[in-house]
Amino acid sequence: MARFTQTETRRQHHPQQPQPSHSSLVFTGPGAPPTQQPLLLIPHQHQYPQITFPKPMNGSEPISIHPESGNMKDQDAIKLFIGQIPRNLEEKDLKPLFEQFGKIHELTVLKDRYTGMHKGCAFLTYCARESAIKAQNALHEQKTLPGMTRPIQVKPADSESRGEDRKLFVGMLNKQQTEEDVYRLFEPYGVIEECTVLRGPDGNSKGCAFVKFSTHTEAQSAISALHGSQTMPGASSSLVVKFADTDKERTIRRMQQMVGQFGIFNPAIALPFSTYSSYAHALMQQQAAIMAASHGGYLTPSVAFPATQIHQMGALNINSLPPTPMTPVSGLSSPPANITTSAVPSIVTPIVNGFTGIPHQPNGHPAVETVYTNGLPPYSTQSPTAADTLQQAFTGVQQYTAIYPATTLTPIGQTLPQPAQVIQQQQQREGPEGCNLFIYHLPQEFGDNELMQMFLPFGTVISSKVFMDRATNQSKCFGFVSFDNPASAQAAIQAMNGFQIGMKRLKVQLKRPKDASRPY
DNA sequence: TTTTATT
Repeated sequence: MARFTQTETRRQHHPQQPQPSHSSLVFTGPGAPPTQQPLLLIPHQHQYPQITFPKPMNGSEPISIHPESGNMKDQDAIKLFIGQIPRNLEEKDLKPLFEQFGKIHELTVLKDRYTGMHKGCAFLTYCARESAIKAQNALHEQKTLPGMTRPIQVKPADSESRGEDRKLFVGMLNKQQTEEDVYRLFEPYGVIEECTVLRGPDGNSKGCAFVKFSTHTEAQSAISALHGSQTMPGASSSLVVKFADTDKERTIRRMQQMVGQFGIFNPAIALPFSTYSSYAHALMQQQAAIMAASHGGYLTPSVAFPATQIHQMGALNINSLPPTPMTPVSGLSSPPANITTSAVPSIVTPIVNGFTGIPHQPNGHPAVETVYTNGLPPYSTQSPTAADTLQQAFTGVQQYTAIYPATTLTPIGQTLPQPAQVIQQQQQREGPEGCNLFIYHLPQEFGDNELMQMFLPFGTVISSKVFMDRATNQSKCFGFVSFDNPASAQAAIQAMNGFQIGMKRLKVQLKRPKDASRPY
């Protein structure tokens, strides 16, 4: 059994900053960390639990030979995840740091697949399993690389463990409770590999923690025994013990938070289209509902949709988007256009493109079309879901808002130069019966393109048309959208009919067939 | 009351 002591340390490397105090568990055991201190590293006083490496289930792992070194790795080699890497360090810079623990089989810095942006983390596989263990013991949470505020992470990559859910979120803790307190609470139910109390920048507990057990079963037994079992002094309700959010759930949670803030921090989106954020919110809720359905109802009932609607929302799958081969744009030399085309898939585009004046592609197509080809992760082995798309979209929006602060965004009404005539010339095409929608109560500002973007998330839009008053050249606030299949049209009706924009609610219904409207 | 990232 692990032994631990409580320590208090203060960070040394930002003398001018507020000095957060930090408490952490110190585990001691047979695998005591070596005391090497490479030059590159800032000594760090944290000590965290040593993690037990899972042994491979069998010896069937393929032997791989690295092209550069030509050296073999152990069959039981461990792929390590390296975190908290400064973004200016590349493989060659990191190599010396890790080489001291053994021969490296492969080292890969992770980059964003659209922008090439350094993600601040890497994968590392040593030829020898033992090297990985040594590196983790020596480095994990032990040192902080220059410019980083948190210590380096060196631990088995997620891919190394059988992906079982064994990490718990613990909520409604008392803010005074430390890692040790939490550890003591959960210890009876199994082997704890990680125990972290979440803290704000000032080092104060957020009243919640993560606890990772070595198996799913242990984690489940802790839930059964502890969830709701007691109320911590000062906490507003009883202890919460549940499996931690998956990445996708986290992404959706963050998007919802961000959308909630959009109207506040982004004047371009705040007025008069603040409802666009609720549009985005509606889309996210659909995603949440789809996920709730596919994950056995993990999310709160408040975002759940009736089963029939969930079925129809399946049309949100990116597979239903039209294939439009275009050359991907890469690099950051002209960020708004590039980020739009390369990193912001269709679902979020209504927010970004509709309100920030991002230029359309010079070919007259809205920039969003590029997404159809780029939105598919090349490594994906299964059909990407709309949630995947959302995740990508969110990344894009984050990057966009990071690079272009809200104050620099083009306000609504000020349009950037764009080949408007070319866009207008989209020919009006009807889809098959049951695929054509009539939309009424559109915002005055909506043109064909905005209309199309609003309905793209539901499928392939083969045409969109807002009717204009010939005399004034103003929108008549109604239009038509045609999909290539009835399911998309139905999904759009379900999601968008009655959708509130400003003081109005959209009316979305099937267009009456021509012969029905003009009987004779 | 859900972290700092996982090809």
